[in-house]
Amino acid sequence: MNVMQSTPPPHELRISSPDLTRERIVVAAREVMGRKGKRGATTREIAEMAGVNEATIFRHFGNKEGIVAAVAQRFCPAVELQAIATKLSGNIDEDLFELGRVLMERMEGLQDMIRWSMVEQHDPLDEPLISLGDQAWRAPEAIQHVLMEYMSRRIATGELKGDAKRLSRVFMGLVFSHVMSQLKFPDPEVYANPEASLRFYIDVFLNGVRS
Amino acid sequence: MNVMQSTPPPHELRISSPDLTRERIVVAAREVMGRKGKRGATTREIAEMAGVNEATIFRHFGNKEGIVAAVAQRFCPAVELQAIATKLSGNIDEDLFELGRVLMERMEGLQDMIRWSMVEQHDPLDEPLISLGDQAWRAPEAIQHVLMEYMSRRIATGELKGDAKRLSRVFMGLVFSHVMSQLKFPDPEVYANPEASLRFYIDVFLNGVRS
DNA sequence: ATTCTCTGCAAGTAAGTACTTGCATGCCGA
DNA sequence: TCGGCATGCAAGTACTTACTTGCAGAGAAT
Repeated sequence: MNVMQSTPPPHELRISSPDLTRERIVVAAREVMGRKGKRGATTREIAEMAGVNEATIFRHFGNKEGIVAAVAQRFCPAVELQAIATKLSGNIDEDLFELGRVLMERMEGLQDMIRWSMVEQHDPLDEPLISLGDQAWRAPEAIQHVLMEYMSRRIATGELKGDAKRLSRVFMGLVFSHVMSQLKFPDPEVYANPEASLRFYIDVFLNGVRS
Repeated sequence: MNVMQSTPPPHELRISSPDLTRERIVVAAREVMGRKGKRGATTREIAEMAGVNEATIFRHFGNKEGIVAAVAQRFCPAVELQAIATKLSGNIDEDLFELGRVLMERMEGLQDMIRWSMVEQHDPLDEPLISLGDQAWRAPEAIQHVLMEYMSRRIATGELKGDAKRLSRVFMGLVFSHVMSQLKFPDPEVYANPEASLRFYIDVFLNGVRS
């Protein structure tokens, strides 16, 4: 990591640097592993996509597991829970829309990693310290926690009924199935306007479909 | 396929027969591919699990794709739509429970194949005639179609409101996320009594959570 | 100018995996 | 009793893939 060196780089717009190479590799790895999965992604394809020699990958990360760990750390940022909380207006429909929008955005961005997390299985021998699947769920889980607390408050005020945990699970399930169905059932009527779909889910969630 | 021979087998309880070994292979392949996926499943592991020599697999199915096709055909039976239709009582809550129960059962049984269908990608070259992922969704899609027609009728009578297609999608999404969350979030409170959970989903779906 | 670091390149190793083949054996039907 | 069929077994082929290594060149820092 030359980043920590005391001497600054000569010009900021260096054509190439170890850190830049490393970054290109991680980005390429994320792309390839999103499509082929941790196992299906080959170091060769990652190298090609990064425009880098295969040996360079191993010089940077040691082995394949090293790339996986780097990808997991690089692409699973924590959510700024503060930013969400400040946007809440008090109107349930609008608050759920805001929370749902953030949740949906995150899930869309982490779509591929979440998909792979549902089939991922690490053999009991070399348990990875950082599981891609676990990392992918960090942000959605954090948001669900906020959701649960929100539901809990609204139940206390008598605006909602039921169990906060189950309610937040159902709400997250609606967003989850929306995002996950996109590949297999790409209905344009649903996915052309995701915010409208979200409003629809919220309407069903709050009011039901009985007339 | 000795099944079609004119002469009947001498005793029904044969210790071994070509058809039986074939069956054992397909069953083992389904098991292994459910865990490791189409690519991750090795012919060696399938052979071991089937208690059969690896060469026998290729004598039966030619190549790996042959096993995949056999698994896809063997484990994706069509739904008896008649059986469902006759059970409908007219009470929406009960009908949705019946439909939801069948949907949930099927999805549980096809869980692993559905999971893999969400990351499955066939390279454009050797497109398989029978895709495991497509086959896995046959039954759920059929049930969703029944659901949609049911919703459509109830909308016509004024009991439900909204668009039948979207409604059935949301309902299927509830069951879908329930089944898919089981591995990553095995909350015993939710999964110890799946029928109770289903009733909860139906309550939210029909009446909403606003008090 | 020299040294040090990063990288490309080419070759190679070891392991896994799909698939083949030839032979021996055992079981069933005729 | 005999002949065919299904299978086990062992060996082997061809390909992929993670990972290594030695060398050479290009910059950058000193």
